[in-house]
Amino acid sequence: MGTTQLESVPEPKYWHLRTVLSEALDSEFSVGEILPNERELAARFGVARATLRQALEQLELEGRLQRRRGVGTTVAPPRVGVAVGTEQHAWPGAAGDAWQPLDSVRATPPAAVAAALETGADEAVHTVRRSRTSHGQQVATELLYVPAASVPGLTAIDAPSGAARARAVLRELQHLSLDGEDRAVELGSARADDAKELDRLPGSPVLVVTTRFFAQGRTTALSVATYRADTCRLTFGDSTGVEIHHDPERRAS
Amino acid sequence: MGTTQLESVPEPKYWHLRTVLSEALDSEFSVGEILPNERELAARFGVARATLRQALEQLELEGRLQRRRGVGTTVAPPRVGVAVGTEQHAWPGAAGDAWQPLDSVRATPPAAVAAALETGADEAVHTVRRSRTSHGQQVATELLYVPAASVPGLTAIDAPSGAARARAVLRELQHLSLDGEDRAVELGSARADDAKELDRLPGSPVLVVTTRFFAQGRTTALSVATYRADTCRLTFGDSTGVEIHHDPERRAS
DNA sequence: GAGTGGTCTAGACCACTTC
DNA sequence: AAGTGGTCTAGACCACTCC
Repeated sequence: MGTTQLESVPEPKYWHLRTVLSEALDSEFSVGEILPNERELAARFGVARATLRQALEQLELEGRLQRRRGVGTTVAPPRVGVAVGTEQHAWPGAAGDAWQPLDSVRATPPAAVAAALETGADEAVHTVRRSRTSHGQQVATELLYVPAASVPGLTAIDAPSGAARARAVLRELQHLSLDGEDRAVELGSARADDAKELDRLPGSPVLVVTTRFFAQGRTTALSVATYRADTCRLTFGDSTGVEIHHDPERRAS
Repeated sequence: MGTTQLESVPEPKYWHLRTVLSEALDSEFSVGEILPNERELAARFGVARATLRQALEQLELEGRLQRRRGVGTTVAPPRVGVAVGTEQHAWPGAAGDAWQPLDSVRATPPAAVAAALETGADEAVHTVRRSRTSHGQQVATELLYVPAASVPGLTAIDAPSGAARARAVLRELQHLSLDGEDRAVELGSARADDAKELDRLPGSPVLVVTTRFFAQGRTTALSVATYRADTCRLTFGDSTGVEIHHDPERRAS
């Protein structure tokens, strides 16, 4: 009666470890504090380092820990609420949005993007790179695809390259009247370049937000934004205040 | 020239493997097809099984593969678009929503939930469990927390337990006029019970959608929904049609 | 019982940061 | 140079599904 779980369903060691560590983080550590190194922790719990690492990986995925090669493992601060789509129906680059234009090129987009934009498979589109910072840390990168047909006023002479060109594309977009937009969120893994920019390893989990912008009866622009999944909580709607920590194995009973 | 990457920045084996396998999936396999088993694949690529598994884990995270113990590894269908918050401003349980009520109890919620609901730490609230199915597969579980004060019309005698009680709580909610709602999406890992219901292993990645419902000037209900991250793409807005496959290492150039 | 993916071990070496 | 996390190996055994 006293035991909630009989021997019959032994939970994996790494899962149990995760729970023990999670509780220790709650009670014995404070944000920013450095944990003992992996070899030490493994020895202390009497498990192989790989098993310990499996537990740490879980906790990192949940945003509880931050690990940096050459440095150590620290207790992560609570996730940052990042507003996505508060300003309903505004073009990217509208006054006061959270993004910083980096550069822009004309290039052939991936096939899936071309399909969504209903452009020809080999048709070049303006590709604007932007980045987003929150609380002094870079939290997201974005690729914004804009078919040439969407910004007819843009001439190559306006701004040959770099951030100026990116701003020029965004500026042209504002001239159109936005009919609506459409968002999807899914889990992905960071490409090598995104990972580098977000200060993560390639393959680390990211939240991919795909937004379609509609005007003139078609998809006028398409944004693919990549958010760090470990540090970000994406918020939709008016407030950014929800602070529900999703703690596995803890529930009302 | 033929080599894109010089020796100077050797990418990890598992990452390279992931890329190779990903391309093989595109060209040589079709949805539902079974891959060779892990020992065989590892031998074929000349790596340890653990390394191969790291690559497979990536691909599973990206929704490209599906692995089932005792069965094998199969090529996953494209992610399902799951609408989250199309019907702006509707109570959970409103006519035609996608959720199936399972049961309901009165219980003390986790501290974080109590804080969001602004109830006392030890105050019991109605806790409704619901599940969501899409394309014949269970894609999400939900815990809906409703303070007793939000449903004053509900009496214990109405429906003692089970799905009937869950429906009774939802029915009472509809009587209030909903002022607004508020959403957040973050990455989490499945609790043991959620994992079981979603047919996943504990700790597998999930998208946690937290929704606050406002009425009468306060948070009247709070929903914590847990979606399978491997199979779901959460959609916001009018259409569910976006089909952008986020393919790491592939980009316009 | 055979075959699959899941867990775990005890090592080795590498890449990176810091001093 | 020392210390950290990241990668990789070659095995073992377990839990599960299916026949």
